[in-house]
Amino acid sequence: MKYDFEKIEKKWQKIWEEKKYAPWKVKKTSGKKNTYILDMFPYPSGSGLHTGHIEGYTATDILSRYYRMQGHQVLHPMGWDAFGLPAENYALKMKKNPMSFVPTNIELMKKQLKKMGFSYDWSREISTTDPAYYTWTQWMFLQMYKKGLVYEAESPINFCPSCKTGLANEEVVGGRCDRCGSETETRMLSQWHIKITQYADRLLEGLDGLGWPESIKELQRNWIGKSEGYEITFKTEDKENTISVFTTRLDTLFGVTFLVLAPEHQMALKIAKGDYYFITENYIENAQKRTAKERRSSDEVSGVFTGSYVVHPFTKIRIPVWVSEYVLFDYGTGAVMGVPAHDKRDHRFATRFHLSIEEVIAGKDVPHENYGVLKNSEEFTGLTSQEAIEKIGEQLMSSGIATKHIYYKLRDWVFSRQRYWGEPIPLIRCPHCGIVPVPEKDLPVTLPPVKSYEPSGTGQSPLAKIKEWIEVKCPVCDKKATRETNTMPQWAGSCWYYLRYLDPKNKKVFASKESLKAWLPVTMYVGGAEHAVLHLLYARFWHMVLYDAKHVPTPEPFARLVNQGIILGPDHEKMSKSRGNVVNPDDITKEFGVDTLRMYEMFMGPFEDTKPWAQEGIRGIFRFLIRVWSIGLDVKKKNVPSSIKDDALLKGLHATIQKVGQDIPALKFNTAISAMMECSDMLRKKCDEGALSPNTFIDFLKILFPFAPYTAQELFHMLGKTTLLDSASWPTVNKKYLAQESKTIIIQVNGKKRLDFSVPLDMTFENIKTEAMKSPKVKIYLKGKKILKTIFAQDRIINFVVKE
RNA sequence: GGGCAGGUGGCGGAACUGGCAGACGCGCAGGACUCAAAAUCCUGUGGGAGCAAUCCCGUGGAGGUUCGAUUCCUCUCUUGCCCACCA
Repeated sequence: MKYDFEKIEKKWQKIWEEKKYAPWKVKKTSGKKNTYILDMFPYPSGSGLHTGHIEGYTATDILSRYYRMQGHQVLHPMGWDAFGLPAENYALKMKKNPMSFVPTNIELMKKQLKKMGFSYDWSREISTTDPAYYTWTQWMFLQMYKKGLVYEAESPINFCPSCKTGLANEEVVGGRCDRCGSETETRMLSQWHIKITQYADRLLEGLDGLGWPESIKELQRNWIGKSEGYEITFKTEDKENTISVFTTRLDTLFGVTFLVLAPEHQMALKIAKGDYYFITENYIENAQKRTAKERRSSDEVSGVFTGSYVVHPFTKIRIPVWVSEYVLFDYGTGAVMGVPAHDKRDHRFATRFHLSIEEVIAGKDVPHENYGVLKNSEEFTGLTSQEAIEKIGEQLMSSGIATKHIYYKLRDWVFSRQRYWGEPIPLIRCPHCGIVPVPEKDLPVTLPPVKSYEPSGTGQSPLAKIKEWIEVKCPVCDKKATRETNTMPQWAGSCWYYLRYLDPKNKKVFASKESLKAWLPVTMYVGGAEHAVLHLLYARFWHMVLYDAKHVPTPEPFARLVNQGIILGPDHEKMSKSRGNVVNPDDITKEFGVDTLRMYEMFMGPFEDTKPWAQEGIRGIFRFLIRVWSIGLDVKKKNVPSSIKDDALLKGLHATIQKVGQDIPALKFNTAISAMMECSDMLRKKCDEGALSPNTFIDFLKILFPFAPYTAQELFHMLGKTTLLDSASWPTVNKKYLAQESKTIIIQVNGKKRLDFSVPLDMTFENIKTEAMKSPKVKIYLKGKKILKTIFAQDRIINFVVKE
């Protein structure tokens, strides 16, 4: 009988469907250990699943099936991240309305997921666009609002001219929109912000205890960018104005030879004098015309002198004040002290404008940014940088010139989007009462259906045009008021979806206390690393807010995180349509079947590594499955009684069971598969010898099952079993079969292998040594030489160290 | 410029805690089956020397520690990813 994977797939899909996916459903009380295995949910794009989805989802499916067989109660849900720019941009491109388009895509992708045999508990499916879901997104927003974590501010924000909306800092990558790649602009817009910065320290500290990849933790640390330092106030010569600067290098204070203000700094024009006023004004105007990107990428050093001086707090020397683009307005105080001897940027600036350079840190050939011992620093000379920071800080603070300060790179989360496809922000603007939150009983504020939802580009949401939706009575004074028309960013819904899975139908709360207690934190979270400072940071923040309000029982949402490696095209380049190197999973399943695709993606290399697709490599997995299939047919035909025990067979099989059982939780799927391949070779031979009984073979099917559920289940069925393998338990490793009767010792001479030496288990070192020295092969190398030393590594190696 | 992760056959990769480098797979070569091809199955396959037993070389490069290094240390070259005038 042929290995007709297509027929097998259809057969079991139908059976699983008929059984309403019951084996994968979580029961309320089970007495079992709870394990929550979570995928990053996809946005339903219309082009369906790609190889990257399948890689991550296969891994979690293997884990889920494995833990179920180990007797755990496994929660493994799936849903749809359907709001936001990706879905809306795609809909715009297709000239369709997302409201009708998204459900179609969901159906398409759901079908694909089911075809891939992923064992999701479909009874818990959610979509962020479902009003029953986003009512809670809005509710959570209101909790933040009531806690004072939400504020409206007009500030210079990143704006994507193509997506026609404001963006958060996290959504701008290298000066470009994370979604469409257009260069972003800076615009003054009034936007809702969420005070994520208030949680900066906790977001930082919480990382230490998480079982996450170090690289992701490091990315978040860098993104939060905590800097501890001092704010120093400099007085102008005429004592009329003050300028504050932030520095982490107070030890270089005596090396200050100039001050620099960002062009946006209010003090710039205030202190500019005489002819310098016009030069300064002109410079500032020009700078403000340039985009952030232009400023950043500019190689030339620019700046102007304001004509004013400040006074050094210790030396009382006059320090010129300049204005330059290289100083960022929105970090620190928007002004810096220039220490050209010990800061590269200051050095460049000083060189360009011939400002003096004073070295104050001794030692080191390259003076830039090095800590060391102070010189030319009056009474602080001779102190180390660390000591000096402390001492200078103390003195300046006691005279009120400096204060300790901590700055973060992290900015508050710009939360307004001037787009249609998102959760409406549940606030009302009342001319009498100001901003009024929508009462919780009135939630959800549903997104109205519209004909045209194109973004306007005016800084107004498309919702602003829908009069009947905007006009509303003020919940406080009952007078005419209007709805907030901006929508939430795409990240809002994904900040808490893992909570809704726990209790997806609950109408009273977003999830019951019992369910939260039972399942949090998420045991294992698998997804791409590209969300390091977006979703993964926002979700942690959101969770912390809920934790503080006692809505969730744990301070962190995801105990363990794993990033799947990116799958490159066959040409070792990132898959992209323009390169034409995209591998379509549908083509693979058509030719080789679902199980082959699943296993091949797991076999390509370590799960977390970036790895290229090799079209030809698939054959190896396909051959393996065909071999297993043909062994299964023979096993059935021969029907060897279980009483026949073959020692070598059982040894090999149990070693494999052990290996696969260790590799799965360690996510070493590639080596697990290679172990099964070796085992199948042995099974083939033993089957031909008439030593392989159905029951023994079934143990092999059980360990194959998480990887290749269709093939394993079908063979299980063919061997007369009527149950689903889902309810089988993982085969127990019989230690008896793992025990060795003899051990192989490697005999080396001067570290080079000269002999494999098989000896009884209980043979002592001295005896092995004596016997080994008798061996002719070893004798050759010892002949006429003096044994200086004999190294014995327990059960492994004997090494004779000899000399002529 | 900064951070992180890598560099092992023709290719993807394996190697526990410092202990047989190259498991497993692809590809390739030879063979079986076939009128033939594909598919499948069997055998071989790091490089070099040799009929052979066997020997020498070999984990980006140069040093070092060690009886022994892909693994640890120093320097160096290089690739990928992320961040980037963050004071």
